[in-house]
Amino acid sequence: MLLTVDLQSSIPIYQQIRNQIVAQVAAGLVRPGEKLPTIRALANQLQVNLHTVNKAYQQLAQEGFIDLLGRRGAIIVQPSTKNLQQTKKSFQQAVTEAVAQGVSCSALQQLVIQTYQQLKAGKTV
Amino acid sequence: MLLTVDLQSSIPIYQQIRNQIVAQVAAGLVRPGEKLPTIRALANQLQVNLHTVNKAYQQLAQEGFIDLLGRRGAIIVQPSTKNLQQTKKSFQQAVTEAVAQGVSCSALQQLVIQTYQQLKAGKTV
Amino acid sequence: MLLTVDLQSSIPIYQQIRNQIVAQVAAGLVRPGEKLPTIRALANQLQVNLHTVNKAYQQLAQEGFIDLLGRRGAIIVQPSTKNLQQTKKSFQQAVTEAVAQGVSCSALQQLVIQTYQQLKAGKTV
Amino acid sequence: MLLTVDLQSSIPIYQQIRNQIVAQVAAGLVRPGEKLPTIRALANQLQVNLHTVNKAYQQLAQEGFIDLLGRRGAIIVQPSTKNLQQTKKSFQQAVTEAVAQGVSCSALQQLVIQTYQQLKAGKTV
DNA sequence: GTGGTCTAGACCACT
DNA sequence: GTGGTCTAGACCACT
Repeated sequence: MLLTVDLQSSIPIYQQIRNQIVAQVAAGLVRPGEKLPTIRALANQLQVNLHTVNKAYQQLAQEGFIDLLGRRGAIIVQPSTKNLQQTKKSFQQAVTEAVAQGVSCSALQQLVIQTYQQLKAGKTV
Repeated sequence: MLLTVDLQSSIPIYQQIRNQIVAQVAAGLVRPGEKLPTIRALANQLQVNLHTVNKAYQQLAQEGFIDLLGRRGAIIVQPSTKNLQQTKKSFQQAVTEAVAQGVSCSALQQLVIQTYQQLKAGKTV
Repeated sequence: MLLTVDLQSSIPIYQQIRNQIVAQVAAGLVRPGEKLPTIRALANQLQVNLHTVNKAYQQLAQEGFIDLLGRRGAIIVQPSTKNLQQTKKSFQQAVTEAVAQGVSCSALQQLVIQTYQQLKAGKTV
Repeated sequence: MLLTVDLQSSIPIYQQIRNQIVAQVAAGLVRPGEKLPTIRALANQLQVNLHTVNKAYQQLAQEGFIDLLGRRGAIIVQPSTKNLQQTKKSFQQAVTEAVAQGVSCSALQQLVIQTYQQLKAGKTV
């Protein structure tokens, strides 16, 4: 798993890690059933604190993206119907926010396509 | 301004108020430059506490949606480029989350169109 | 008086106007006793709403930078001891904020000099 | 953490608390990664309402000074580049305000040094 | 015990 | 009458 963290960003590091793992799933680079690196391994690889990675994993688990297996690591889970509906609601909310800022329908469509293609090309956004 | 709050929802009331005002802007029911109801008026209308409405207004102001004019009320502001870029980033993040949950590109496109039309028809989502 | 407004900025326009007038005073381009353009003239020049300029002038007056002469315009006032002390407090607070963010003493010194020289060269910052 | 509030001051109590915590960070009395007292503990210590302290913490979090960990308290965060640039802009604005009030460049320099030393000596300003 | 949320009631300065 | 601020007291979910 290839992740990078930007220590200069205003986005908290644990959030960056969480977002990039989600992006990797979106890109299909990791699939349901596959294992994530152990907290210790990822912390070591990224040169960040154990707690930082732990916080990212805890959030992903709470969101239903992964299952924590205790000492044996964590695995990506199959998306559940319940999570999917929650995700759709969030997506609709994001559409609403954008429209409120004056973004047009076609601009959103383009943004969807562009983002989708970048993800599938392995570029996390 | 026609808002409703669901006291049973797990979404905090102040957040519901905030979301619905954004949706009203997205629907074009209120436009930049127009005044929002006073905190007390809206609190009275929705039968919630003044502080709950105040919290929603404070958040909207901090997000750049409205301009608090002190005792003279609050007005919807013109979207700024900076906010717009932030909004696009958030939207791309929402696309990523959805794709990670297995939603297809065409499903997202449909969801964009459907949500957009509902908004323009005055249905807050 | 040469002012410019950035409609794309996330800083409210009235705030930009207010800041630039302060910067003009700092640069010595306008001096105590001198008249500011009328609200109507400035609004026309900048192609913004009367109320926007009015808000900037109201704030400047309330801060003690200018005296509103009603229909006869506004003039820059001599700095008062009371305002000066308030300004020093604000400046010390700004130093504190910067130091809290890890900015060194010498970096602040340099920033003072650099900003001062830019102002005196007529470059508003 | 040693804070004091002045109930007679025109500065809101929550703002005083916020400012003093920033000053403590500036003085190096609390460092990134360290925990802040719980809201209830600080409210009790200062003999103010829990909501007043909460408002200060919320503002600090929004400004990027602290990270709210939910029920596990709040910790001081590492300054980010983005926040730093914002802070520098604010500092330059403070220089401009002072120069507009007639403060000389050397007076500002002195004020920087003096404030810096007071902070490092543990005197919040 | 904790933070998050909500209500109820109060006082102030400003218009 | 208004927003800003503050207090007091309450319930909830989470640990």
